[in-house]
Amino acid sequence: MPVTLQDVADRLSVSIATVSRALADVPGVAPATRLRVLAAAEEMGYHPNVMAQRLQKRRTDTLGFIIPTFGPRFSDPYFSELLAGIGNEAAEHEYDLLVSTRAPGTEELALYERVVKERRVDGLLVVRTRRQDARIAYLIEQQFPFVAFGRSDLEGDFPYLDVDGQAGLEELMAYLVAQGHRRIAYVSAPLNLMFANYRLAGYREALSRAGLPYDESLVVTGGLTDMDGYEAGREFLQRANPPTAIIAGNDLMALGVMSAAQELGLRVGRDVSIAGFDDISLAELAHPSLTTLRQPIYQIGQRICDMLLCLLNGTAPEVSQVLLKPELIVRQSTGRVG
Amino acid sequence: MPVTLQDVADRLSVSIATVSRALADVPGVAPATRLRVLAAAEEMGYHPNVMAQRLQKRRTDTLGFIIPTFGPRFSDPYFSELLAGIGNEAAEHEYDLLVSTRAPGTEELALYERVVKERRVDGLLVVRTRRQDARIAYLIEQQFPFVAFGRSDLEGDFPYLDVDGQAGLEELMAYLVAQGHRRIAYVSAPLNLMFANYRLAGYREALSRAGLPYDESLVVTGGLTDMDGYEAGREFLQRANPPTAIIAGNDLMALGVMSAAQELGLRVGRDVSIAGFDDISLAELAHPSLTTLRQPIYQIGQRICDMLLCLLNGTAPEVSQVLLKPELIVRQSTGRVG
DNA sequence: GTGAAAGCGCTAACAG
DNA sequence: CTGTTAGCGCTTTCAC
Repeated sequence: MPVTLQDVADRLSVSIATVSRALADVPGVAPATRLRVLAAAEEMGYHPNVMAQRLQKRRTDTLGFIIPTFGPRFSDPYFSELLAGIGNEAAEHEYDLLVSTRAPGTEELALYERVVKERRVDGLLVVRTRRQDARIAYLIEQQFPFVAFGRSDLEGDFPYLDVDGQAGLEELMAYLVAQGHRRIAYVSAPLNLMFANYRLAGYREALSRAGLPYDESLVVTGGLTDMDGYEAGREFLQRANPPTAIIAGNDLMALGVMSAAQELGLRVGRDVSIAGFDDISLAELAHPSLTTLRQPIYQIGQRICDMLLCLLNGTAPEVSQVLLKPELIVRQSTGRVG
Repeated sequence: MPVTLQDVADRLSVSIATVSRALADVPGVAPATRLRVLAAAEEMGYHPNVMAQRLQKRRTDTLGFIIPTFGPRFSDPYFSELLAGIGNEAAEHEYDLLVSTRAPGTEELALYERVVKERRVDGLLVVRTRRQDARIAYLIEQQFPFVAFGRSDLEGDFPYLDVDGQAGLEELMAYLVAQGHRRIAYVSAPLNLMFANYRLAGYREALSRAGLPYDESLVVTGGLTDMDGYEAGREFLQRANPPTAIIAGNDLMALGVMSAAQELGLRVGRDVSIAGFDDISLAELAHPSLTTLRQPIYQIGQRICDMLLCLLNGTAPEVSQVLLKPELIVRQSTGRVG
């Protein structure tokens, strides 16, 4: 049987309220009493019952993070880092983190509704935003506190942090064009994902800026995994007139493209240039190392968590819509057109 | 203001108890009444307050998963899959999942104590077990429900699921020896980790079984990351008399070793054989693809979660100590000694 | 079959 | 400064 406030109060022959006050460190308790309470609580091994606290405070002190599309064999190095950033920041502010992985095919909106309606968390973190994101629309409608990693096409305003994929792709393209590339292919992530649109827009914008035509056949919309990149890469590179450079919508796919290129006997960085987006840790150690656009993913996790915490505590909203610029990291997988 | 049981009861002019019963689907309510309650609850948008339920039931319906050593740039493809397995299984049984990432250097035992003492979760999942695992010792002492992924050197008995790393390494070694390898190096994970010991034991056992001497200089204890593997690989391969095969304690390190080998101009699979352990998704797509020992990590996540759930519900314990055999997956990174 | 009442353990008025 | 009293919203005896 756990020790309760009542137990401590009885032992000291004071009221339960006094014990509560002393422990909560609120004014209105004689210093001497406070000390006695603290000592007794310590000695008796008192620990608050958090569920009771939460019921009474009507707050859960818990943040929710729902990870989408997370089935068997879905292992994104990217998410663990994001999770670490979020988790560590939450812990620092004494918040619990409730993580839900949504099995593929499960009704995801229902999960959001449950979490919101049953008040399991005080606020939510939404990642991988979509064009018409039903989750975001729902949270806005419910006026439920949340912060998104990524923008959306919805009209309503909401707090988000995003990385400027369009600017990133423009910079990467400019670099490749400067290296002499003219036939640059692009392996896109699914276009219902918002970030995929911005990146593709950057690709197209850069083309027109360089006076190059937009060639539909050089753009393929894949999935998100290394396997998807592999397949797209194979297809591109076996053509009669293959592209001299291939950009993938994320590093995982870029690694897949690299794998395909190497399997076909091509020297990546010389025969064909390959670049990605994210800068996951394997990008640096791939062979050759991968040119990419870095998203400081751990810091992003920290940051969106922090934004949500501010929202919940009503602290200075400052800027509630942040746009970060990704950093171009040129490595060995790209070079002058051979 | 959320709708409460009281609100529904008032509307129907019945008692709050009746509403509670009807909603909980317990016997003792007239079918007609139940229907009326259900309809009213639905219409009024009633959702239970889970904190109140938890306080009263004295259960949290929450499982805890504390991820160790999780700082910036620590991205293990392995963990996201484990998390997915655990999370999906927990969700299936209506349990919430509380994830704590422990910032490096933070007192981890304190975290366990807090979670246990403040009853934030009903049970815990412990991963990456250590020789004298203080966490496990603590949980046993507190008689707190938990299941470990991995064994320990502690004397007490506790429920666990583990993959037989020793058997795995013996099989892998036998295969390499059969390919003609005699100088086989081993890059170990830190030896305070239990799994590292078993794997090393398998390596040594296989050597003696093959009549080969144990050469200390061929074993190096590294960390866990691809970078650690890279460094160890570089060191091994630049020697006057380098090993013809290198096994790494996990795939991430094996990929690092491969990177080092390729940087030195070696053809992996021909000039030098390299193998890992885990079979993360990148193992298959590495170039060349990586020979490894597969741990069905998603299923392991599901399974340990399930074991914990059984423990909590007092359901048939069946076997509470499970040992799985890893599967040897031979790919292109290993071959006959060149 | 239904209702009244007693908590679960805690916080926060409100008195004294 | 301290104690008394009301809940937070729910489940569960125990009567009727």
